[in-house]
Amino acid sequence: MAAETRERIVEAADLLFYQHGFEATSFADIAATVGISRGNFYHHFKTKDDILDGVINRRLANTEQMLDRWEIAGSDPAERIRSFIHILIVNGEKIRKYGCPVGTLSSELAKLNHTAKSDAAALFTLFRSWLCRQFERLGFGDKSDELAMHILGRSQGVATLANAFDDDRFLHHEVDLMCTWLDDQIADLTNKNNPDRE
Amino acid sequence: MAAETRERIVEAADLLFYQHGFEATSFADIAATVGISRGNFYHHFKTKDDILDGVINRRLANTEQMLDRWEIAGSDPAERIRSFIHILIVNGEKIRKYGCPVGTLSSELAKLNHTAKSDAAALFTLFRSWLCRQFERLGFGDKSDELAMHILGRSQGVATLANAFDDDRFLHHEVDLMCTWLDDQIADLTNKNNPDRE
DNA sequence: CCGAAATTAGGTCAATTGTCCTATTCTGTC
DNA sequence: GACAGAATAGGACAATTGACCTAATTTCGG
Repeated sequence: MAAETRERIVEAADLLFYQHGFEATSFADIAATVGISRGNFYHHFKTKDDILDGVINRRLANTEQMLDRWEIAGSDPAERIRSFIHILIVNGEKIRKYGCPVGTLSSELAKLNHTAKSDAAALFTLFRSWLCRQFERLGFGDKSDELAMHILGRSQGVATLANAFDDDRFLHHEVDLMCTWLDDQIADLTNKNNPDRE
Repeated sequence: MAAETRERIVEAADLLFYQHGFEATSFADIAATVGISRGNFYHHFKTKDDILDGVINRRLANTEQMLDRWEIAGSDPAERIRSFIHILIVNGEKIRKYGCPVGTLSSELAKLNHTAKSDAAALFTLFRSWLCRQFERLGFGDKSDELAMHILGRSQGVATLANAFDDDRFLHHEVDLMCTWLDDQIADLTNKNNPDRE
C-alpha cells in the first residue's frame, strides 16, 4: 500500500531529521533506513522539501494529539502545564543527545533561510497557544501569553544546555525550578484576588 | 602576509558558520567571501575541521576578552551579570535572524556527532564559570554554579524563541524578567544574612 | 483472468562537495 | 640581483548530493 510506505518514509525522515538535522540527512539515508530504493522516493515525494513538509505536518499532528490528550485528562490546568514541563524529563535522554526537536529544527531552518521556517515555528505556536489557554483558565487574563512564552523559553534553554553539557542533574533541577515558578505565579494570583491582610 | 590571510579566512568562516551553519557553509563560500582561490585554502587549513577549530578558538579568544573587559570595568558583580544579560539586546538583531552563536553551533555539532562538540561546549563553559565567579563574589557560595547555569539557560531559551518568532518585544520583556530575577536573588540573600524581623 | 493504474527498482544526470596537486607569483635574505 | 621558501591561483579528483527517467513489478477492479 502506498499510504503505508509514505508513512514509513515520513517516520524515518522525522527521526533522522531530529537526530542528524535536515541538511545532513540525504535521500539515500532515508531510503536505506526505510529499506526501499532511492528511485521509489520520487513517487511519494517530488523534492526534499516535500519530505520536510510531511515531517512537519506529522509533528504537528502528533503534538496536537498529545496536547488534546492532556486536555481531556480531566486534571486542572496547572497540572497540564506541569505535564508540559515534564516532557523535559520524559524525553530527557533524547534531549541530552539531540536537543529539542522543535527548537533545533527551527534554528536550522532559520540559518538555511528555508521557506518552511514558518511551518516549524507553527509547532512552537501550537505549544504556545495551548499553554496560553491553560493560563487563561487559571485566571491570568492578558498575562497568559507572556507566561506561556516565558515557560516555553525556559524549557528551550534547559534543552539547549542539557544537550551541550549532557547534564541530567541540571535538567531535573531546572524542571523543579519551573514547577516552583508555576506555583508562585498561581499563589501570587490568588493573593491578588483575595487580598486578606496578614 | 600569511597570518593576515589566515585571520581573514577565520573571520569570514566565523560569520558564515554563524549565519548559515557549519555544514551548509562550503569551502567555495568562504573563499568567495575572502576573495581568494580555493586552492589557497589548503595552504592555511588542511581540512574543514581545521577551519572549525580556528573559528572556535577565535570565538573563545573574543569571548574571553569581552568577559575580561567587563570584569575590569570596576562595576560590581551584579552589574557585570546585567552586562551579560544585555547581550541579548545588544545583539538582538543578529539573534533574531540567526539565533545565539554558541547555542546553535553546539546544537549543530551535537547532531553531526562532531568531535569538536566539546570545544563548542567550552564556549559555554567560559560564560558559565565567569557567571559563577560573579555570583560567588556576591556571596552565593555553593549555589553560584546553579545560578550561573540558570541564567545561561534562560538566555539560551530567549534567543531560541526570539529567533523562531522574530520577536523583539518578547526579547526585551524577558531581559527585564531576568534582571528582576537577579535583583530578587540578591535581595533574598541579604535578607538571609540579616534576618531582622519586620 | 485481464489490463490499466499504482507502485517500486535501478540507473543516469549535472552540480557540488572536501581534498589534493602543480604551476606561478610574491617576499625577504645573502 | 639571485635564490629559497612562503603564498597564491587554478584546476583535477573521487565521492556524494538532489533530481529525474524508464522499465519492471504489483495491485486490483471489471
